[in-house]
Amino acid sequence: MTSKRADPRSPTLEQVAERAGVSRSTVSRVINGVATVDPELRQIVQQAIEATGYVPNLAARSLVTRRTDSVALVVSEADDRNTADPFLNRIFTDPFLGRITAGALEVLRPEGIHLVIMPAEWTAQAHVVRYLRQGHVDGVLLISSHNADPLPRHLCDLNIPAVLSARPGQPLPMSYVDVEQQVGAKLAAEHLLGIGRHRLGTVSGPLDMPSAQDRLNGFRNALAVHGYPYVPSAVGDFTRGSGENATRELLAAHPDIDGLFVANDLMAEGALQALRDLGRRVPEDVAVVGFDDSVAALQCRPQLTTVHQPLEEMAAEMARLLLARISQPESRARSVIFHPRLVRRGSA
Amino acid sequence: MTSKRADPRSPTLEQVAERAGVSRSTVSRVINGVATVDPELRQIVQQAIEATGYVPNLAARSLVTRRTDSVALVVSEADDRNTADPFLNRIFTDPFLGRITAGALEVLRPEGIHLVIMPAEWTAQAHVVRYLRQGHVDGVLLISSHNADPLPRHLCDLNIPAVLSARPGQPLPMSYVDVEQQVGAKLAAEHLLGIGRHRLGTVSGPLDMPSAQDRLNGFRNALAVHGYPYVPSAVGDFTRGSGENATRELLAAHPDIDGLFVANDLMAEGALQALRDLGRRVPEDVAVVGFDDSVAALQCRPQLTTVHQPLEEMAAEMARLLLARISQPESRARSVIFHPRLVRRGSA
DNA sequence: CGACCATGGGAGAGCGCTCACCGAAAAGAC
DNA sequence: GTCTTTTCGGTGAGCGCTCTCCCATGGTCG
Repeated sequence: MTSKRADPRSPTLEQVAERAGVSRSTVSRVINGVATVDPELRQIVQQAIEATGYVPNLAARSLVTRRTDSVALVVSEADDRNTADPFLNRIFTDPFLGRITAGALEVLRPEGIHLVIMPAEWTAQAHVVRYLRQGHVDGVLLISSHNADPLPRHLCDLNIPAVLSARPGQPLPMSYVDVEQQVGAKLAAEHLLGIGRHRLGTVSGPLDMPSAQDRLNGFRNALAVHGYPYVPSAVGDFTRGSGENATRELLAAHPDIDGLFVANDLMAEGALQALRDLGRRVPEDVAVVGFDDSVAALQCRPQLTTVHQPLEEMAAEMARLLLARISQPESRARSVIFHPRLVRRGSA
Repeated sequence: MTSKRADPRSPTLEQVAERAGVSRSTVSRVINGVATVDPELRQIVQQAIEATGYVPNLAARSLVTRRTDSVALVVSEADDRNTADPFLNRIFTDPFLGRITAGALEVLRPEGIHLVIMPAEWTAQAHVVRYLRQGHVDGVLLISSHNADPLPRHLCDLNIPAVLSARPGQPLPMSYVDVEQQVGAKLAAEHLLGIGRHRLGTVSGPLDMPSAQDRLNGFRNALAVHGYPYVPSAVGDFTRGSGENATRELLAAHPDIDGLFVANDLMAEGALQALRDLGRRVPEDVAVVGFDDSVAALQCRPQLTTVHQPLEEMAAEMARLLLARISQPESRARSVIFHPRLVRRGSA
């Protein structure tokens, strides 16, 4: 080896201690805010810390504390779709993720916990799981919506603290939050009936997602209660383009539809597009109700009447549940269910 | 303390070694793929690893190697805008991020390097910087576009390996990639002239971003060359809504505009919206050219003619530059500039 | 047949931190 | 004034890994 490697290593606890003329422990105490340190000494140590620009070495610390003070937001999704709208585009384009992140940060940041976001298309799950197992993070907020997603169970088996963003496909001893999907769909149904629409249809999400299932069933059940046994429907995949296609399909088969419940705002935006192309006026000819109350709802013309779900609050609750789980690994899994509400705008 | 804390700690190297009947070192060699291990022994060790479900402890390893095998994608943005479209919504809704992530993962995953995404609105920069300094990651891919963003310089001072997604506002000894923004704008200008438009206007991005500046200047310069000394313009902030407003504003002041260059696709989508509301047909009355060639370009009606920038490749190159920087911290900063090209679709 | 060199495996010293424990000094009780 | 209690700082043993030595073994060559 030619050179001894300059290696301007960042200062260590030891060096700060030496400079301040105290022991490692005292510096450690100051850094970790232990109260039993003489104010004067604490002052001196603080100065030494600032002078050296000391930052605790995470690896050394977490080797003993077994904590990293960071959690991952893992977005798990199937990636076997058409390549036209690749996985990463889909998740990063959906307003969903931003709201979840915002809500989670709201509770994590004040606790000094860092949040890192990791996309986890199914083909890359092993990679992500390795990351999680290595102990980079203390726990995970898991966005996973497909029944067949193996990740929730996997994390459970691995005993990695995790909280789900929705009821899991199969029962699992894992905390989750959710919104009353069926109630939301019922709100939409009754609103459409309430404004005098009687030939209703719906565009649902992928039927391998519990949330999509619930919204579809909720809509159907509500209508059944009001005497409408049959509800035409088409299936999308929660993307804008799929909403457009599904709407076209639905109106081709049922041209007389005058009210449409679309299972999320992104698809509803596509639906509006399709209806415009077909020459139908919204809401005059066809009233449209979306789901989510995302920013997309405001960007449409007309703006979307939609079912609001409090995603930020839900994410904040996820974060709280996760922190609880991390500090008490043996505590029971819990679920917290939120209430949707209808937001009236121009489209219905 | 009531219980002794069950603590089902994950197995350690030591335990695997014991089970395999070898020493720590040998197991370590197997795990790190050192060649000088007897195939038979290696086999035995592998089995022990699988049997115990052993996963190396990151903290312990990186304490000695000073590597974490993960890098951060930090998205730095001003957060002092209108709260109507909050920071996190903005970045996660822009198709930009998904493409960057995809491109970066393309080169990082094969290297076994993990990518974590961190939003860093300016008010939370200290928090993110702490994360980076603690050594959670080996380096950072930094998305930062405002001149006034202090983060690039900060990381530079801190000696944290980083690569920028665009030319920095002030010169900095830091690698970056970029696209020839001016050339892209020129492509747009010449295309509009080429299809017979002569009363051109432009909607620019925020003028405190080099990229927005470059696109505006590139457009103006190109037109100047062709004898058009004055180009009306309005300023947006790269969001869809701002594009809509800016377009309205621009057309109010210059109702005779027949060709429009909008500095990104998202704003162009808003422009289309505005033009539709104003009763102008696209492209008959007003031709519109965007910039980016994002998925948004395909979702518009008509689909957008736009300037393509190879974001995926650019991100991949960023990742390569970063890896180079990490393995050779003393190497010189480099810049790699990509070429834009025009993609013709329906809008112009 | 002894000296030599590969080759493969083990021992041991840390990496930088925390935390339980200990000891010295200051404060209070009698 | 002595003895106990309290307060507060220091000591040292690891956390689980990697990596540099160094030693044992066996093959090769003079």
